[in-house]
Amino acid sequence: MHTTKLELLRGTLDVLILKALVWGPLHGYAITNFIRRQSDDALLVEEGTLYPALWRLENKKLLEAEWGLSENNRKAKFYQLTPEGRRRLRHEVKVWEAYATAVGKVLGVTQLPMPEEIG
Amino acid sequence: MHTTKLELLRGTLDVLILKALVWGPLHGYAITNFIRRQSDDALLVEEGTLYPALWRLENKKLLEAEWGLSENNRKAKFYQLTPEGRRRLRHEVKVWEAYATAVGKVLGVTQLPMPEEIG
DNA sequence: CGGCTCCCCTTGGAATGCAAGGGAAGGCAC
DNA sequence: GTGCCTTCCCTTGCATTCCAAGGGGAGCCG
Repeated sequence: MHTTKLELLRGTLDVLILKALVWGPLHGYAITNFIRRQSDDALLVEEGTLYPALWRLENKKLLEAEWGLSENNRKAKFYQLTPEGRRRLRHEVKVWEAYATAVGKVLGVTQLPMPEEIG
Repeated sequence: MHTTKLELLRGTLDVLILKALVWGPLHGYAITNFIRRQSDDALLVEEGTLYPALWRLENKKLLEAEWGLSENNRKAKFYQLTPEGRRRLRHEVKVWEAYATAVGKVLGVTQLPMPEEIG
């Protein structure tokens, strides 16, 4: 099953970014890679989309950023969740599930939560 | 399980409208009701959202409209799928499934297609 | 008649994704 | 060194599309 690239639906990027950071701080480039790999190359976050979104999330106090050095010895800005960001992530995941369920009902598709989530 | 109203994610309305018309022509008001009922009140399409969307879809030749009389004896504009609209519906349903799957992979949620779709 | 429901529409503003640009700096091949 | 690829950050302008908030007409019922 190979993957055509999909346009992002407006309103879903934030939760993807927040999720990318649930395991620890990442820099922007790594966030993109996380989302791409985790979705089996279906979702590609453009840089012109990512950085404004990161700024928005930082501005809303859902993320905090600090400069550091990447694994490749480059200057990079590392983002991490604030406690508020972590709460928001949990909330937004539920909203996504509800939305996907609702659309699924209309379209005739169902989705089930995973048996158990780690972490 | 009670239902909070959800904001529409931009980009998902068209497929919902197309799906509403798969069984036959409906007027705008009935399309809203279909989506609301079918989603168990989770999705409410505002009129200021619906009518421009209908116009867009008609303009793209995915829908055709004609005036008639509603079941309540009111003047109403009935929309129906064109053959192209029907093709597009099938395509957009697949895109939605792919998108929901991809987001699900990132967020840690899976969704399964229904055992068999009627029609 | 008054009020409710049904049914259509428009305008303005807000949000957010994409395309297309620019730039700096590390590492490697030559 | 030079050149090139990759990694990493950012901005601007545009297009799309949703919502809020309005307006209006017409059938039906008390």
